[in-house]
Amino acid sequence: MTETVPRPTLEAVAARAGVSRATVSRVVNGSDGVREPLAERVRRAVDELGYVPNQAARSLVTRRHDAVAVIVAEPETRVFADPFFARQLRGISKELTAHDNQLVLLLTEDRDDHARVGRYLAGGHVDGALVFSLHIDDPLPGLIRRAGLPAVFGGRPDFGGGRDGVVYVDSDNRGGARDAVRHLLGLGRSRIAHITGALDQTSAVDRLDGFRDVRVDTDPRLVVEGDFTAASGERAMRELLGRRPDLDAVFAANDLTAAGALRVLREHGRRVPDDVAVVGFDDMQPVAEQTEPPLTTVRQDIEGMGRLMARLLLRELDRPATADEDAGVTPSGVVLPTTLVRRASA
Amino acid sequence: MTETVPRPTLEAVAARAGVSRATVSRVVNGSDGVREPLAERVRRAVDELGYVPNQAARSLVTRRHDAVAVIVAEPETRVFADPFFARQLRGISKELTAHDNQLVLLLTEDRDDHARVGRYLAGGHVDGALVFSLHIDDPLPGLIRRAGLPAVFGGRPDFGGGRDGVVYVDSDNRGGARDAVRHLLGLGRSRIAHITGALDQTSAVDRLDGFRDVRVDTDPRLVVEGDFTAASGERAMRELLGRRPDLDAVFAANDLTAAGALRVLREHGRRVPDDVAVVGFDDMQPVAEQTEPPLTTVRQDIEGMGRLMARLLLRELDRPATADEDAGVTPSGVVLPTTLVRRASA
DNA sequence: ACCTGAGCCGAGAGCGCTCTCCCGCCCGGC
DNA sequence: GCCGGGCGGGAGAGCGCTCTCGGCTCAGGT
Repeated sequence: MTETVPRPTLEAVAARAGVSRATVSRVVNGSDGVREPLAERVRRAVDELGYVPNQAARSLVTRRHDAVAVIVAEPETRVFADPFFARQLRGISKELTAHDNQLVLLLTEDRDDHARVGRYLAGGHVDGALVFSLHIDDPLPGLIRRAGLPAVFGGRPDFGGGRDGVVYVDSDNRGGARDAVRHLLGLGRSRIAHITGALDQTSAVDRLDGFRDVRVDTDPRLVVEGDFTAASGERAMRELLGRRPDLDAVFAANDLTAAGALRVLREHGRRVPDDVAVVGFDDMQPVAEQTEPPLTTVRQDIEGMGRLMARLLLRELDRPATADEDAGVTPSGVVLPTTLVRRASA
Repeated sequence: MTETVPRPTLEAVAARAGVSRATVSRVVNGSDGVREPLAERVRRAVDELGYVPNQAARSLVTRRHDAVAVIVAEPETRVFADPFFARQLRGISKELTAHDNQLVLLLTEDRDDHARVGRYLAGGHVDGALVFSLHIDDPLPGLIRRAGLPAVFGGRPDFGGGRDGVVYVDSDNRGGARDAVRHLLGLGRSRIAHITGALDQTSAVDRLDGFRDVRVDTDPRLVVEGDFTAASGERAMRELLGRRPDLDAVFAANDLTAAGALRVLREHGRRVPDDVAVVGFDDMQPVAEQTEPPLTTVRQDIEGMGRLMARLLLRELDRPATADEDAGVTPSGVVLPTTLVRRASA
């Protein structure tokens, strides 16, 4: 049924074109130094035989794989509940395939998986790694470093991003948060609450910091910790209404949380945005537009982040191995801008 | 900086253990026929040197890669708007890693990508393929067949699933749809409308068929074509309200469509479920629970589908190549059951 | 004691490619 | 007409592994 026909080898192409293997190799790899008529003959032979180089054989000698690992370390279902991940993947995929690199996906759930991932990375199957959703004290960066692989992180790692040549791409969470809160201020709101995300992730911390930047002397009762889920949004909103029934605005750490808050506000008969204005974060498609009312939120360029991560990694890979003194040419942290998207909720 | 230390080879381990390469290979690959004391010595040497086999070298001779491609052919953003995809991936990933296989992700957007994918598959980097979101007349199955790779499809292909040894895994879309409509009937509704999905996908066709199974003589005006998006749900709902203002129930082809319909119903002052009952399909997490009111819907085991696809493929790969006469042992189509999830909307 | 056979283990050939030599040819200069 | 330089192309040595094959050892049967 699926009987594999023996694929033609370099040897076969060489024989057909009446040249040596070396010459075919030169032509296939686009190196110069083969005179046109000969090259043409080789190209014809390649076509006729349908020759495709054997990547394993090539890797064996070049020590390149033209493949990078994408590691998503997410025990919770959160990442999977939002399309974030898929969007970023798409960005990465585009960039990688544009440069003829493959994407090897490594999903990890628990600590056991780390050993496996470590072994895989050390096994030299990929040239580099793209890493997401690091949590505090994650062993992953250590594993990667030990495997001697270049890596780019999605989101600022909690350990010195920027130091040690740790390269990362992040959204301007802090700036975006500031914009959101300033927008609420501009609407004349003064009793602005914040529901945070899971504070073991830098994105949540940064958003909180942004909030505080603008509301330096805020009543601590106006800040409640959440964990990026809708359920936490509901819980936090109830808490807030109990503490400060007079609040007139809420900045939620993400759209899901905002959706939860919205529901509780409706339950309590608060009109949005008239009584309470609500701003989310992420501009997560199926949620932000479907809420009642549609959510004003901070958009980040997810796909762009993915692309950029891939691009930075590829650049690193293309750098001649000798170029140690260049370290530092690669920017260690890149922060992408965010934009406020105005809808009905604020 | 990321200076790769030369990794130890089989040779090195052999030298350290004072045996031949062959013996080390036997131990590493768990083949029997090495006496215990020797095997132990080899294992120690492996540990001490931190030896990890070079996959490229191994593939070169075994012609196995222990890697499968996951191909997602989705030009539209739809797939990315829902977490479907991520869930399925997770299922696949779990199953693959449990069997030490890697997951190579191939995302395709347009026809150009097909050539690339074809080349990749033909390049013999992977042992098999898992394919999603086929549309009508998709060239992908042909490419895969030509590459001589075993494949499992996610969702029933429009060409003879079941014939030609085409293996697929699907949800029981038709049965699920029947359950949904029967549930509405059980609620005493009699003027039940259906908003279809994109009818170039078998899932949408099957759901429509399920609807018709139960509502054989339905007024054709009660069926409106949609495309699985929320926008199409809104449009279709308006259309339906115009055609049959007396309708008392809606079965939408998926949750997003249902969410759109819900919004329009609210706009028109119809109470859900009192005036109009609504049922969706998918039980897509962030949407189904967040709608107002929360959506009654048909749940499918997405992650299970992924796992099963992977399992079927792996089984196919493990089959000795000779076993042609076995063809047929592998079930050609597996249909997973769905369950109705009752929430507030119906 | 000899033969047989059943393991164990090592030697060595290759998997398909790249890349470094090195050879030979062609051309220009004197 | 001869020599030297330069460049196009071929020969061949690996890359690190697997796997066949054959030799060697040792037990058991005669």
